[in-house]
Amino acid sequence: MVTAYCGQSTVRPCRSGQSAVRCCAMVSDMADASPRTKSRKRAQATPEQTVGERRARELERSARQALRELATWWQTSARDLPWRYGRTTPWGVLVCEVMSQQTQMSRVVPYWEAWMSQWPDAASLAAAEKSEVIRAWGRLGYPRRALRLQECAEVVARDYDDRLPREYDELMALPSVGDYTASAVLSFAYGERVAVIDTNIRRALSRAFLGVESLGGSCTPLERALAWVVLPKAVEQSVLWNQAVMELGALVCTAKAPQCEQCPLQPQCEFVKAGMPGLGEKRTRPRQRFHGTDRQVRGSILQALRALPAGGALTHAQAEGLCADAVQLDRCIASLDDDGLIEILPGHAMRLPA
DNA sequence: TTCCCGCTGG
DNA sequence: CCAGCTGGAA
Repeated sequence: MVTAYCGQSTVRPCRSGQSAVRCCAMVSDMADASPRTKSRKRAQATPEQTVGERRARELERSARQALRELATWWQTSARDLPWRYGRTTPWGVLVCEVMSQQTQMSRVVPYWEAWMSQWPDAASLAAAEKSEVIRAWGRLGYPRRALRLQECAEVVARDYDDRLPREYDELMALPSVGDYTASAVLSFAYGERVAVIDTNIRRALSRAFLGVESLGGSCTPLERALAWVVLPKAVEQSVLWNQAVMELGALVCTAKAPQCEQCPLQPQCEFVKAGMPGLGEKRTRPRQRFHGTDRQVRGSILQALRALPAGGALTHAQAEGLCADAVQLDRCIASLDDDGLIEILPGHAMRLPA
């Protein structure tokens, strides 16, 4: 059975023994020092400089108050998700974070449990049949994530002896791992003191401490600095903080209709004090419809393929029944092939890759 | 219908 | 920087 060696059970001090500012700066320096395919925002200034020294002290003080409220709220209101409370491995945390990218936790839970019992570690996933991996991804959405996760497993198994690395840069270099996922693994699996930044956290922190909506688009330097300034100095508190703020953003401090009556931070919330200016303000990303899009057509093709017995193929004629627009259908078949999600057989039939 | 909101590649 | 990628719940 899996032993509890992640999450708060392995909380330990920052290895560098540096202050918050230095930790943050170190991460940036290291990221800048090595050549990388994934770009990362360069932190020119310390978080304190970015928000201003005086402002930083004020924020730290209200963050300490917020931490007390959040800790209580976490105990009574947090969801009992199966990867929490040290019940899985670092690899299990990585898998759940990748599954959670753009996908609600509630939908992830059953897939994660089935996935982890089938492939409990990176090595077993690396050895799995591609078609099985795509099949197990089921209807989670964005199936390219399944292939990237398997590529990630191959790297971890081959280059890291089946042990997920603990360095930010090494994590960032893995397929399907970006800033959010790397930080989430460091905080939730390894108990490091790292500011985890996703849109839930950006929204909650921006509202509670700055009193403004976090507008869409990439994370601003101010938002990043804010996240580091309010992050509790003690490691184990920082892990709780990341989890609780994220949970708060998901359950209470939602985008359009925040449940302020249930919010532990309401008494001190700057956004509430300001009268919630521009609540639910425009996301920079324009809405992308789903119905009738290539994504929907790709989804139905894969759904049909998953329903087939192992090794089964879908004829082009059968695929035509899934999409009235022949041009769109062929475009989607080609893109699925490009992505490595299907194989084209002689005669234009298709199947899940071997 | 509206909302969800990270990684990748260009 | 920005467009593209799913599918289900509210």
